[in-house]
Amino acid sequence: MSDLHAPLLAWYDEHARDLPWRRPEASPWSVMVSEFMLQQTPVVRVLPVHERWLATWPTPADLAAEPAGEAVRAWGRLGYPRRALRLHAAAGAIVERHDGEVPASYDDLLALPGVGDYTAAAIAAFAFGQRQVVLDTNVRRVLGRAVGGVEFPAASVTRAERDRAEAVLPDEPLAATWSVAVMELGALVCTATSPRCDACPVADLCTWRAAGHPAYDGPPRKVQAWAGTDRQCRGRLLGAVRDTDGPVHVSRLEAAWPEAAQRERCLAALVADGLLVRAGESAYALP
DNA sequence: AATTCGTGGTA
DNA sequence: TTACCAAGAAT
Repeated sequence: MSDLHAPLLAWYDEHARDLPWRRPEASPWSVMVSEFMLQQTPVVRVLPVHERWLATWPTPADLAAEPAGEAVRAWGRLGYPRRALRLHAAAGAIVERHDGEVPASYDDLLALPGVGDYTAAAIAAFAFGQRQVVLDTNVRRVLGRAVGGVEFPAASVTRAERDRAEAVLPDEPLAATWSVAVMELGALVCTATSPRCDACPVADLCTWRAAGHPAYDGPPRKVQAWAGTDRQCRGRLLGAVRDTDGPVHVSRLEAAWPEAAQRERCLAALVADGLLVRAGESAYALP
């Protein structure tokens, strides 16, 4: 499958988006911040927040010196605000354990809060040029189609999938560029709902296309409910605090989510998560 | 292994 | 309008 390499790398060279964390001058910290923000959040929404974040906190030590609540506030509406908390905690761990420098080793990265297999591999590859198996949703879909011949990969990463990704990964120094190129192809061409095979540099080699684009036939993929869920409730409550300076009286939170039992349950959960703190008898604030 | 955790854009 | 999806991690 090394036939995939040349056309894909050539395509990436011509079509890659100019993203701040991909520029030569981008620091490992910039890459790390981008990877946290891009966990389940599209690039276009990350761009302005990432820019402001790096301008405010150019190094891990700058962020670690702040209260966690400042990170939650700056996170804005990117979603999943516990990522802001974890990024803040990771910055603290980097100061504590790595002298303020983002570590380059996969194992050291994996040990940081909020860093799982994907993010550890991505930082090691994109910030430090290492050969790592980077398996995100894009890579999984592209390789699942091009090599595996299926429209969508399994719910969780399989051993066969990891072996396949390892098998097609070129040696250094091309490996990291290859990985970001596969991701970019998944993001721009080999998309989930409307792949543009006519624009794909490896269409001729694609197993799924050769088989006539067979439809997904695995177990039904979960659709997240939203209306009325705790996630919606938590979002409303945290949003009310995040968009206000200083403590917020419970009357404001009652207006944000009238249903009492769910509101109190979610407030307690937000406090337990460290996203909110009680401020006196009848108010809440960012930590 | 299956759930939980935000938000907003698109078809 | 509803359904689906977007560079996942933690439990």
